[in-house]
Amino acid sequence: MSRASQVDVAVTLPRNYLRPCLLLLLGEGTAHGYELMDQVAELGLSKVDPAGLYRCLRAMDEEGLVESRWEPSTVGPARRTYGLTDEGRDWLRGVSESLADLNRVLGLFQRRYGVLEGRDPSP
Amino acid sequence: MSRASQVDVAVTLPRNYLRPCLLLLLGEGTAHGYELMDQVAELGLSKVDPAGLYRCLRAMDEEGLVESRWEPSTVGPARRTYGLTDEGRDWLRGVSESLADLNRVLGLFQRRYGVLEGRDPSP
DNA sequence: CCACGCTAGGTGTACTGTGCACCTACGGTG
DNA sequence: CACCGTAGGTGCACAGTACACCTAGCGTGG
Repeated sequence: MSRASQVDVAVTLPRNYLRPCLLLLLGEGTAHGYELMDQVAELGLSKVDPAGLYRCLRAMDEEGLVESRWEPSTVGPARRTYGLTDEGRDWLRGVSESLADLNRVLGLFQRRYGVLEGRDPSP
Repeated sequence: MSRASQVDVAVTLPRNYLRPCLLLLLGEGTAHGYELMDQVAELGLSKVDPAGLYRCLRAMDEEGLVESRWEPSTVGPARRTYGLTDEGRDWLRGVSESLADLNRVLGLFQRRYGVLEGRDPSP
């Protein structure tokens, strides 16, 4: 890195985006943490660190959005299997709406930037 | 608030989203901070607090993404007028692409949630 | 037997962005 | 004069995140 003043400020995913992702995956079927780590990658969250994932699951467990039980494994250490609760399903529905809003806002940004760049969005 | 365990974790706008918004507005024309405060509301950022806005402008100024000059005012206190630099324009182009990625990711989430809820996304 | 690697689930901590409260200063108006 | 609106700013505390690190079970190769 030769230029120290290089701008490396990144615009990242929404805050707490991991939560809806996990809830969506758990809505599709129960799973344990280590498994979810791979699956969230398909939802845009490349490289989630395990720390955040497990902490998020724990928090949602305490809040009642998910429920968990230990399942002993014959091929390795025991695992915690998570499932979605009704409350979690409700929360997911709500957050899905606000994500849709965010999607619209970003679309607006794109269109407006397109106008600025001289590209006509509706030919 | 009767229920203390109420889940109030919100999924908000992307981190640093204020930056591209300000750069977009400055791309459309020079402005000063107080003016931008109203304009960002049109881009989905309802209630930005002045603190973050001015700090963001200052940071971008120091990074060379925007340039500023004091302009004395006859009707009130002096104001700092900001304009977009070439570097800022480059950064805006880059960040616009990553926001487009984010938009796609959110679209994917929506479709997948739609499938989960039993709604067919492509009739 | 021991070292190593993979699975699985964590803790501790520092960084960073954001939100809230608060402050200065200028000009106009009652 | 006191007060309001404009304009720009500081200080601080909180929350989410990123990074490093740890424990433990089981299987495999030397």
